[in-house]
Amino acid sequence: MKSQLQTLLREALDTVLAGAVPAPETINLEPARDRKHGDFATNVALTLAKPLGRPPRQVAEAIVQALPPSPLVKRVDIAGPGFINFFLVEGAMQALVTEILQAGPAYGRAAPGSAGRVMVEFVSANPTGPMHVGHGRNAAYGDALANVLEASGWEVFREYYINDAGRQADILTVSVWLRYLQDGGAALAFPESGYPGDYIREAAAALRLQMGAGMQRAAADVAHGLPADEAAGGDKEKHMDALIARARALLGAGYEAVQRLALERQLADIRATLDAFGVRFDRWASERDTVDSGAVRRAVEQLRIGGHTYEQDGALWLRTTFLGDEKDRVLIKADGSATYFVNDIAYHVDKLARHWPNLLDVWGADHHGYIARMRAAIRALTGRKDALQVQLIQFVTLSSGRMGKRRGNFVTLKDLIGEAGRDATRFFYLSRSHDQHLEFDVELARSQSNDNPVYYVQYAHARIASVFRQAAERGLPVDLAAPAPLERLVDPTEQALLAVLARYVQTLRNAAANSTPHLLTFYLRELADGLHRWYNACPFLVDDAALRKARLALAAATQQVLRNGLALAGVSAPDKM
RNA sequence: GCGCCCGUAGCUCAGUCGGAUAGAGCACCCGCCUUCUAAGCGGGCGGUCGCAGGUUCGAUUCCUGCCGGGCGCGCCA
Repeated sequence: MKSQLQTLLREALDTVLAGAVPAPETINLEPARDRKHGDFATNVALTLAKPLGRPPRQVAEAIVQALPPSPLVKRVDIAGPGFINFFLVEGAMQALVTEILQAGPAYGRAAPGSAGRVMVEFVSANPTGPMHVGHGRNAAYGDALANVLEASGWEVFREYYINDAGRQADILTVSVWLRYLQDGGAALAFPESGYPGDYIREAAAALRLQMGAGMQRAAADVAHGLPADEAAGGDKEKHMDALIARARALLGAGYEAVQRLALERQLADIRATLDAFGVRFDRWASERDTVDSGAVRRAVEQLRIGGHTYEQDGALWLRTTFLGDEKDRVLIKADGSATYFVNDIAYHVDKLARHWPNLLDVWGADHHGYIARMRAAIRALTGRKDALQVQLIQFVTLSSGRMGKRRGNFVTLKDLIGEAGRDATRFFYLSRSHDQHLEFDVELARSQSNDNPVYYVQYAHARIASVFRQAAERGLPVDLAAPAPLERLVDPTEQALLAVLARYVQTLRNAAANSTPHLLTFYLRELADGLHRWYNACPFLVDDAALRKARLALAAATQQVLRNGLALAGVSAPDKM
C-alpha cells in the first residue's frame, strides 16, 4: 500500500523535476498522525523547495497535478506549508488486518539474513560479583536490540565476553582466599582493595566445603614482608599486587584451583540471573581462552609487523593517535604482562575472523573513552574503519522510594527481578532511551496496580483473549481464516487503531536502524491505547454477524501485533490477568 | 583543563532525515461499571523546549558561545 503510493510519487517527481534536479533517494511517506491529514502524508515537496528554488506549496501543487490516477487513492490534499496528504478509498487500510492475520507471528519480520550479519556483544559483566541494576539495563537493551535486528532481517549472534583473566580475577581469587583463611582461624586483615560483600564469604565457605583445609596457610607466611595496606599508610594497590604474588607462591597449582572455583561460582550466579531475566546467548566467550589460544600473541605480532607499535619506558605501545585516539595506548606492560586492551583487541579480531563483519558492542557509558582506541586497533589490523559500532548505556539510579529505604536498597539485578518481576523490570529498562540516564522507580515497577505501565500493554492483550473466550462461551463462531467484511470497520476508534497498526513495521525498522529498542515499548503503549479506546467505544460481540466478524478480525490482528512486539521486548503476553 | 553524553509540563520521559497546533505516563480536579476484565475510558489543569546568537521559507531538532548535571581522561578492567 505504502510502496504503491511511493511509486505514484516517483512517477510524478519524474515529470515535475524533468531531470533539472536529481530526485531524492528516499521519499518520506508515513502514516498520518492526525486523521485530518488523511492516511499517508509526505513532506517531499518541502524538501524539494530549496533545490528547485520555488515555494513549497507550488512544488506540492505541481506534484499533485502530475500524480497518475490510482484506484487506491480517493483524494489528495495539500496542507500546511506544503505537505501532500493522501486519503485512501474505504477498505484500503483494512487490508492490513488480513495481512497481519495471514503472517501471524511472522508479521513485521523481514526475510532472515536479508540485511546482513551482525554480532551483538552485551552484558559481559565481570565474573567478580553479582550483577547490579546497571548490568540489567545492558541486558534488557542488548537482548531487545538483538531481537529487533533479527526481526529486521539481520542474522544475529549474541555473545557474552567473560573477563576471566587479569588482575580483577586475581583480586577475586585473593579476596575469597583471605576470607577462607580468616574462617580457618588465621588472624589476617582483609585488604582495602579486596572485594567486600557476603558473596565472597559464601564463596570461601564453598571453597572449604570442596577442598577442606588444603588451602590453609599460616597467617605469618601470608603477611610477612608485604608492603603496607592503605589503612597502615601504604598503597592499597601495591599491597594487593604483593598479596596476589604471595598467594601464587604459597598455593602453587592450588591458586588456579581457587581461582577456577571463584570464577565459576560467580559466572554461575550471572548465568542464573540472566536465565531468570530471559536473556540467552549463543556463546560465552572466555578472555582466558583468547589468551591461551595464542590469539593475543598473534595480534601483537601482527601489529608489530604492521609498524603500528613502538617501545617506550619498557612497554609496548600501539599508535592509536594515528587513528583518532587522543593518546597512544599500552599493549604490553613493562612487567611483561598484557593489558586488558590487547586481550580485547584479539577478541574483537577473532569475532571478525569468525565471519561476523559487523560488530555491535553494548557498553556502560563509563567506557566511552575506550571506543576510539578499539576502533583504531581494529583498523590497524583489518583496515576496516566501521567494523565496530558501540552503543553506550547510561547509568541507572534507583528511586529513593519508601521501599528502597526500608529494605536497604536492593542493588543486585537478581533482587530487582525478584521484587518487580521479569516483565516489569524489562519493560522499565526499555522505557527510556539508552543514552538517557535512567531513574528506576522500583516502587512503581513492583506495584501490582494500574499505575504500572507494563500492565497497560499486557492488559490490552489479555482483554482481547478474554473477548475470544467469551465468544466461545456464547457459542459464537470464530473463523479468522475466512474473509471478513473489513469495510465495516468505520468507527473513528477503529480507524485510529488501524493507523497505529500501520506504523508497526516502520517502528521496528527505526528501532533496528537506530539501535533504539525503546521505540518499541512506546509504540506498544500507543497500540494498547488504541485498543482500550476502541474497546470502550464499541462492543465486539454484537448480533450483526458480519460486523462481529470484522471486529473480531481487527481484535485478533491487534492481539497478534501486541504479542509480536512484546516478544521482541522480552515481555510476556498473558491471556489472563 | 580536554573529550563524550544530557538539559522538553510540578515529577519521570518520548519527539525519526529540520516540517503541520511540541506529546505521553504519573500527580491534581470533574465524570463513566445491570452489557465482552474499571490493571479500562472521557474531560480539565499544566510549556520563554536551559540561556544567547547564527543558518533556513521553517529550528526542540543543525552550528557557535555560555550556564547547569553526569561520565571519562591508568603500564586497572
